[in-house]
Amino acid sequence: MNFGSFDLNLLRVLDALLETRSATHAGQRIGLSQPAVSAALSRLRAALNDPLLVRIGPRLEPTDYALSLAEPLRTLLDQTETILSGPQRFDPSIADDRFRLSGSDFFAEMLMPQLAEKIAQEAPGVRIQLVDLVPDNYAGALERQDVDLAMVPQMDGPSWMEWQPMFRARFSVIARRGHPRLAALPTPGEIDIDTFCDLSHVLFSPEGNLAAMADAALAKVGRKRRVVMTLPVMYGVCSAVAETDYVAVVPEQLARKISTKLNLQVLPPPVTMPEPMIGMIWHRRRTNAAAHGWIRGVIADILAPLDDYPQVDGYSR
DNA sequence: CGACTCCTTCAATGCAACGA
DNA sequence: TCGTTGCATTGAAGGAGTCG
Repeated sequence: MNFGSFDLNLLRVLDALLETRSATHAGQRIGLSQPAVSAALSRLRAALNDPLLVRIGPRLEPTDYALSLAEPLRTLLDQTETILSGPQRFDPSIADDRFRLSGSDFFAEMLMPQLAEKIAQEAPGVRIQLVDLVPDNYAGALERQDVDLAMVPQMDGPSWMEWQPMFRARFSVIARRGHPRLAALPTPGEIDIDTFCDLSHVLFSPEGNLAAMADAALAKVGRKRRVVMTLPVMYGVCSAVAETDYVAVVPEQLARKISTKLNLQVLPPPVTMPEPMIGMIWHRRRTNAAAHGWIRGVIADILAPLDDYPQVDGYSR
């Protein structure tokens, strides 16, 4: 392979082909016609001395060699895009960007009201969308550019994924005020593990799982609880608890914010719970984009105080 | 089996870069 | 300026696989 005469434009074609597995869709993606993509693939095959993509049924399937190129090629193109983007300026007062954020409805309560105020004051042309996604899809959604960033617990991800920690999530038990079982407890404002395990629980779970971190924490001390209902939204969990004798384990910051409105009591959990770090993830290709940096900064500023919530004292009955 | 989709290949043509 | 080269386009034909 003669690098000196190799057309680097072909790398864009190969990247698009590896992404779409289709000459037609690759062409649409990079602004070429399907025959042009096909011709480019022919030149790639000749230059690299490998079939690269072979037709199997209705699709083009990459060879092992082509697959081995996919990740470094994407990295190379991302870096090139960053270099060519250069230093940019972002003026929120005249910006008309749209930012798509992914996260649970925790952020609808804890972020969006303040974010809306900030946007209205400083960036009136900017639009924000909070979309919910199941956790398995975060990386895919970022890679496909379906969303600009996601707010999630710390997680492993592909090498292109950037991570910025924001706050530790602490957990509390919530129950309605006047809950008969809790009112009968000897120490007001505290729930013992026997009562905790004996009550019926509502669980936040977008995927419909019947177990979560609290169940793992209980299992460590040889106990288990009974989850009788799961809901895909945290506010729904809180509402269900407010109108029943169910209890739930939810992020303390959320519990405190809505406890007065929903007439809930907030109690420390009777078992040691993990405190996962919550942060932002995004695709590396956006790291140096001025607009993206701006929205990351705004979000981080709004959510930073969540790390300062009192840990043990101050629970309300 | 026919309709359909998608890829490959070819022909004709246009355009831009390059060198004489 | 003009011819050459390379790559793009459109349009068409044909092969291969899927689906009803």
